[in-house]
Amino acid sequence: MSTKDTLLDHAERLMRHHGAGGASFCELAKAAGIKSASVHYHFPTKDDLIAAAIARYSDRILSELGPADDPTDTPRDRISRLTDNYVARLAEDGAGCLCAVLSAAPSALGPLAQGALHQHYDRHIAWVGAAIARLQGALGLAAAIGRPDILEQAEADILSGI
Amino acid sequence: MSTKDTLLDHAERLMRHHGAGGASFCELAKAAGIKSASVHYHFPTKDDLIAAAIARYSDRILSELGPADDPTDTPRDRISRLTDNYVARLAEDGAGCLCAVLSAAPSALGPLAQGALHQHYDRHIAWVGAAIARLQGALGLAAAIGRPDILEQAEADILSGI
DNA sequence: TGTAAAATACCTACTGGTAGGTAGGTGAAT
DNA sequence: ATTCACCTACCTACCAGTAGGTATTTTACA
Repeated sequence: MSTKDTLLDHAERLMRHHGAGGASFCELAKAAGIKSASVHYHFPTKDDLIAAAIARYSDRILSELGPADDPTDTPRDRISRLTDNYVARLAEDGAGCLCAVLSAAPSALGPLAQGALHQHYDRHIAWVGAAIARLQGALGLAAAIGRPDILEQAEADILSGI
Repeated sequence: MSTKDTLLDHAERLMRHHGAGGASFCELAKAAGIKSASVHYHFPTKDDLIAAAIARYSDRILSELGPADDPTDTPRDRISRLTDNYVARLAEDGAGCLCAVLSAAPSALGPLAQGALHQHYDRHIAWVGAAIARLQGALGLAAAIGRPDILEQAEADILSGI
């Protein structure tokens, strides 16, 4: 795996747990085994770094969710995949969705990161429509208070309404 | 109004817009017209400050929502009050709920702030039960992408299910 | 009631740490 | 010869927090 991807991996994990400020160039460098100045070779500014992390995350999530217009699955299937995705992440390391964390205080981000975030939500909303609003929130709450069961309850609520 | 309350007002506003890191002692002092060292007189550490902001916010919200067991209102009334509260704040200055912002990355907070946050959610959940999960999330999303209409749609969805 | 102690609410000046970012250099691969 | 991927060394800015001082107000007591 390339150094760039390693850096993004660590940035994503750190940011999901500690917010945008958690992924400092220094911390990132330590985690990747290089010097902090070298991180700037791959990502000139912090805005570049965060925007790249968001873009990669967004692409991966959308890819994991599969095509939104596959006629062989139902809306129910799609929302199940979305929820399973969140639940798995939350159960794995106790932190929520990268974009949910970063969007808590969008104005703390640079223009590139804000753009990447906006683009992600545009794509995501197109994917599952209004249901995302509820799931996204359930995730935030469940992560905050350490209760994944709330998230699963939200899924059940939503599925029962479809 | 006391200096302490002024400081909390500014801390709350700054944190709602820029996250926990947005309310620096320096920025707070400037806003309140005192020196940064004097802020430490009112709040010894940052953890104290954030915890106090959360506690005051939580008390105010709960107070604005009124008693949860008032027999003269319906669950529908209560949830309307909750949503109106959020919508008003979002429409006013484009930022969401303080606790929603801070709970995006709870591990970035100190022990006092985490405790205050947990306590707030315990109280809040007791108030409206599972519905909070959906509303809380709708707020975060709506704030992130600047679409208050999503929040109002979520309210309509929830009300139609009661 | 006068006075002394003490608490209140600030101040100046400072520290150590960490942050993002830059300048310029090095060795290896293309 | 140039590009790549890193390095050392450094800079400025900002951050939370501390030490110790000062003027004002409040309280306690003789």
